[in-house]
Amino acid sequence: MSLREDIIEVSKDLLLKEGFNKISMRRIASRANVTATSIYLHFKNKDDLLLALIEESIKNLDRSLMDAVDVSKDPIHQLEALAEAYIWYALENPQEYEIIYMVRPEEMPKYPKEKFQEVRQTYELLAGIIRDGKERQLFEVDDQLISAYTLWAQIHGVVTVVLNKRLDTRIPREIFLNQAIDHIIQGFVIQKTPV
Amino acid sequence: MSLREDIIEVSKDLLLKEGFNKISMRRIASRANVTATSIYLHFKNKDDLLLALIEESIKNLDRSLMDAVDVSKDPIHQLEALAEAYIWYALENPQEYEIIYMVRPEEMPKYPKEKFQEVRQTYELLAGIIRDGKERQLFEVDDQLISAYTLWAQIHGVVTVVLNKRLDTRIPREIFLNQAIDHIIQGFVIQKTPV
DNA sequence: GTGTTTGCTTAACAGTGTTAACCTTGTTGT
DNA sequence: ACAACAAGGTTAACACTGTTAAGCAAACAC
Repeated sequence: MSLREDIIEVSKDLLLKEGFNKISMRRIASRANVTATSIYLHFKNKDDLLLALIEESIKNLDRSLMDAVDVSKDPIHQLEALAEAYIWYALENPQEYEIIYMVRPEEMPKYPKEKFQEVRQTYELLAGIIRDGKERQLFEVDDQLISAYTLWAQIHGVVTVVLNKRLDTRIPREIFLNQAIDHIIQGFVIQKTPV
Repeated sequence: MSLREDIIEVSKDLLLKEGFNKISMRRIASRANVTATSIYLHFKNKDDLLLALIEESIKNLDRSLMDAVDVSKDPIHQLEALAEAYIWYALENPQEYEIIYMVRPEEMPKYPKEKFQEVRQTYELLAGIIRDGKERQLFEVDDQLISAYTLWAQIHGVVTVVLNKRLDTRIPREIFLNQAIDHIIQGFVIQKTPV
């Protein structure tokens, strides 16, 4: 195994077991049995290393989402399954999820766009489901790509609130999540029977 | 002015003008014409200082929201006004907004609950609007407090995506935000005329 | 006037990301 | 075969970081 892969592996392990603020160049290096400066032979700087970790996390998340979709079902249930899979992944792998959003915005524009190609694939999948639902007159949406981003942003918000422990202690987590998913999907659905 | 207030003022200024990662104890101290250790006479540690900043930001955000609500209007427009005010505040004061969510989750439980009382006030306002809309048969919601949190979480998600520059470059910011607000509120509204 | 508290200081510790300079190896060009 | 070079690592150092311990001077208490 190359040192580069070794470093990534060690970093992931460190992130998982010790948390984000324990990831230092020297700590990573020592676990990989090299010195900190060696990392700079394989990564431009710490952000660059973190971006590699982010890439891995995004890949895993994407895999989870892809697996969750059952194309034989109707778009509404597909959306529900996606939303649940997303939330499930985030809550089961908090560190891996959080690191995706940990890199400060100022650093983001430097991140090469090609790397996001895979992410876009998932968006296209999501946009596809939405377009399908639109054609079947189940969803009322304008632009399906924008809707895909809107949907994801809302789910991300819900996840963040739970992960960051900002939820009111009076509200049980599961009830909140279920109701949130309901609301989010409801925002797209054409209601057939007005109450 | 007391040194404590001075420190907070300097920190806010530093955060605003130089950004989050430039806030160091020594830098703050030097701008307040004291040494770094003096800060520890007024704050337990750096997190404690940041929490004071968060408090201030939350207060400002709350004020903006309170001012945005026109109780004479119907609940739907009140929600729209709130959502717009929230997003507006976040985009106009990115650093002040981001710092609210910057403190790592592990540190959150230590934060005294009384401090969140003011925040809860805003939630109660939001919950009140939702209850009002429910009574007028405009909204279809279960528990209004949960709905309030759901609503806020969704908006927060939308804001985060924009602030963190995670939005697809093909999508114009304003269109995204407007459509997101529409969707979010639509999730609560009972649609009278099925298309 | 001695004792104590208040508000600050200096010095130091242990850690951070990052760079420059160096030292082995193995590979390549002639 | 020998010089030149590149790969992949090292040590030492710089300029920071948050935080603690010890000390010092002025103000106040009795």
